Amino acid sequence: MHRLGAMADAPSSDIPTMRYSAELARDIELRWQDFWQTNGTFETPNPAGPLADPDAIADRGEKLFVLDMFPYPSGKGLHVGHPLGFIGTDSFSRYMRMRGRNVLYTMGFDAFGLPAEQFAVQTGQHPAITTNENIANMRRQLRRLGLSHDTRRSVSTTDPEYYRWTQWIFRTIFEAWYDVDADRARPISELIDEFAAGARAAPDGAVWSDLSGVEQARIIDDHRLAYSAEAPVNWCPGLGTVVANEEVTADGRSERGNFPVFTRNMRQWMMRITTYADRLLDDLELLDWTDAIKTMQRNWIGRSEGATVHFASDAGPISVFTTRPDTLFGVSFMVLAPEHPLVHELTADAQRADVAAYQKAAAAKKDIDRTDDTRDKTGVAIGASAINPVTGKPIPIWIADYVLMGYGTGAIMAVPCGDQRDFAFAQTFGLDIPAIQQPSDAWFESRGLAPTLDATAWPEAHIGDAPYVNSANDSIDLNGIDQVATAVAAINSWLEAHGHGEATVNFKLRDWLFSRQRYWGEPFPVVYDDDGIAHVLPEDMLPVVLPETDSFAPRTFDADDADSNPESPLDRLDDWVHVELDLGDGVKSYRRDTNVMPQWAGSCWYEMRYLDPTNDERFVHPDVERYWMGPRTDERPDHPGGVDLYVGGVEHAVLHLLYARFWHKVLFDLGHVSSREPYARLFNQGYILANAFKDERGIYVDALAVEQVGDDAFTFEGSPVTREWGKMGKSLKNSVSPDEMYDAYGADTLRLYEMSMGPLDASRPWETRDVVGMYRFLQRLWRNIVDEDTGEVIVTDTEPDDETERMLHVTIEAVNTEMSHLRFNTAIAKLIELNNHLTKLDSVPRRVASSFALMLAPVAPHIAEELWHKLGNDGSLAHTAFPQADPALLTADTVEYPVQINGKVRGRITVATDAPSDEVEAAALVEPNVARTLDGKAPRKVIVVPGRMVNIVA
RNA sequence: GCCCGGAUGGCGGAAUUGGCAGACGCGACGGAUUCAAAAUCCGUUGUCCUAACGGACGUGUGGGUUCAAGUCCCACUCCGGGCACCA
Repeated sequence: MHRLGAMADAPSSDIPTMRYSAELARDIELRWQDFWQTNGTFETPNPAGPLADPDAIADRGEKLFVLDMFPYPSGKGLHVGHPLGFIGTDSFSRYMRMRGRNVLYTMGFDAFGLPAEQFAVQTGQHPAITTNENIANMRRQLRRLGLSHDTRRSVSTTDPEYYRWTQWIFRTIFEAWYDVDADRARPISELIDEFAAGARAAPDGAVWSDLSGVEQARIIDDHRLAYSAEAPVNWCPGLGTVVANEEVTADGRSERGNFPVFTRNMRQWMMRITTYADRLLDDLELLDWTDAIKTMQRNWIGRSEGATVHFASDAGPISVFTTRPDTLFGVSFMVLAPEHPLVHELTADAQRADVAAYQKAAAAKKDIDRTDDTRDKTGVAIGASAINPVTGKPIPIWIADYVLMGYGTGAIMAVPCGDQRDFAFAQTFGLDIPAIQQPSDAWFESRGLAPTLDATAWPEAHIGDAPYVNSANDSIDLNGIDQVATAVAAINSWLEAHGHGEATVNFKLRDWLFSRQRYWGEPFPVVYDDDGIAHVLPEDMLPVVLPETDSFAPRTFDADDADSNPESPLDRLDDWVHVELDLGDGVKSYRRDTNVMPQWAGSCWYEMRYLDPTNDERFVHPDVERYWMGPRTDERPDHPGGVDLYVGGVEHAVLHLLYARFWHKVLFDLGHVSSREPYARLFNQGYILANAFKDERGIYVDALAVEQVGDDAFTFEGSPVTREWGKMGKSLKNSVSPDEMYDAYGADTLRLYEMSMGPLDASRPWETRDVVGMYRFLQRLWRNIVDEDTGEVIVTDTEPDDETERMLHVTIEAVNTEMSHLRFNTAIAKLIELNNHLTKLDSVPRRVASSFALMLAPVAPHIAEELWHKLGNDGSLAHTAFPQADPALLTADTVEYPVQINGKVRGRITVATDAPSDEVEAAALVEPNVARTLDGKAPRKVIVVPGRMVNIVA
């Protein structure tokens, strides 16, 4: 028995009991996490509302709102790639708190969406149960990381007390219209008043008071910022729901599930985001975002300036949008999209069969085929013509699938000499290619061609500035002009003066399709009366709670069945759909809207609910919003307001970030928020990548079980596998869970490793074997301050020597600079350098150890708290002032200069820091190796850069 | 095709306004400790030449500006991301 006991103890008996091991780290970390929670260390006071604490606000410094893109609470659990951004924001929040800022930092959950619903469909368990279990699990995993969240402020988009306000915002948007003259949204009641008072003319010359209630309602509905309309939408039979443009991939499939998407006309809810196109574009200038994201948003909004031109035809005027109205004299045919509404009326009887066949073929084509610009041009003449307004001559009308119904007017004027697509089309079908610009001789020369105005001989269209020819009629003459911009201005005034068109701005951005035929989303707070008029429910009837059911699945169809129709799960709940309500004019029966909102709805405004999460009177108290998000005009006069730092992945460049800006601007226009933009500064963190391995069949194998057998050779269970890079995840079988890291090293080591791998905005490969480096750093630090056998501190109360003192202050200075700029990798390197220096000392002075603990706290908070405590301090260091360097201690008495000859270092000299340049020069010239290399020759020139280096030109 | 990024040792990455290229970490090599191993600690580590002192070369490629270039300019190659028949 004694022997067995001794043997059991043997393996650990050599290791000192108070060494910084994974077990000790775990003990320290769990203890401090409890301490923070018990003491409300990270609870942040508000200036007003339920969380108001004006005294605490007065005690703290300037506010700082730090925000992560909130996660979807997946049931699969976290891998080490997920929390990269969270560790960054936490370290920054902790640092800024120690710099005296009043930091708001918390995390909620974006919990509506497909995975929970699909899980519910498979198991019959209500998605709310699954979601809440997943949230609880994720909270536990994130807590173990030691994130300094104000947990009182956490929200979930699926909580009725949260989506009550999502519905309230929908209601607010529904009850608003865009006043183009004022260039802002206004309450719809003001529009009704203007119609009623005659201040605004009703459409089609109608007299407002003569219209019936239904007629009035329809006119009003046409102005609402949220409206339901019959419109071309993206129908995805495989998912059983419609999806937004932004959720369709370039090859015409659904982002979720990768099913084919078909364009169909259906009645759906839309948001009039297009009214904000110019402001969404212009206000990008005010944002501290990367150019990459701004460019993506600009491309998505797709503003282009040009003109609308009307061409007369037998079916009335056909309008086209063009960015090059200056080329109107070169128009030799017109092309309509196959779906253009005038095609049917214009088509000559002889062409009907061909046109119908082409239309059918185009409709059946997937978008990927239709938008492949390398494909040969196809099209059919419809046997009709239109009149070119500048020449008065008839031009043939064709249909072709390179013209898209969804952009501009769905019709183009074709200028083959000035547009490559039109040029290719004209060549394919032998159409005229009149030249209207004289390209330069150089243009012809580079194409191996003698200058000619016979454009059929050109190898391609000419695009850009060149003198105009053949471009005059009785009332306009462009000939001789050589700038496109000049010609555009001239022709635009002519078009307007003669009623043939007008200058126009066109956008690629479409209105936002806002309804989905699913279960697990926010119900619309909308009912329909017997006339089919939509009524939004009053505030006091919110929330409209998602009804209970045990049938969560929308009806899905064969993925290629374009003719199927959506059937929402809520449609089936008759008891819920049919309601008796009093909306102010007595109890009547209504039918509920059975759509739900898209997943983006809840994330359009969540940052504001963090501000005032328990307010049951408003979505956020105005004073609270102004305090945390109001414009910081002291920083710069055009500051738009919003979150001070928003960290997340680049994948939300156009979806979430565009929708949230739109909602925020509507709320701003209507006076509900003081900020024009939700996110003043956006930082895109990189991804953690990992090796993934495929076997000979192309199947991914467990990356952890792969062995390296050569420089670039790997095997799995003895068979060769090939390596590739990918995002860490289940599908590539290369996940590493944070739990494994906690068990092996502890949370502080994991945090340090993730922050030290590289800059926060760069993607970097995960290497489990590298993690040990940060573990060793913490062990060395621990050993420098704590006796590994007794656990007692071993610091001395003597003052540090000069070198240590200077190094401490240099480190303090550098760490402050690096951490303020989110450069934790270099901040950590500086701390390691200081620690390596301390390791060489006989003992560490207490003052240095204390400063070290404070500097380490943002990135490795648990061990820092423990050391701080052991060094004799009470409570948490979370609000203790971060060390500040004494400028007088940053420089030494002497400084070492490298001495270069012709740019190559030949020696080093050490001189007094304040030595004048001529003294430095003199010292440099007598340095033995320098003198030897010069070999007695006089230098031609000597450059002394004070404090840096000496270069001798020999 | 267009628009953004990027390229530095065996690996991840450092390097204010042009001013010592390779901080810091991993790995590798050598040593200490150990019966041995793991863990831990100490040292070396861009490549090449040299016994050594020292020297040559070196930041994707080719030019240029400069006393001095990873950094600035011109031309190009490759890699990553976004957009794309948008009139």
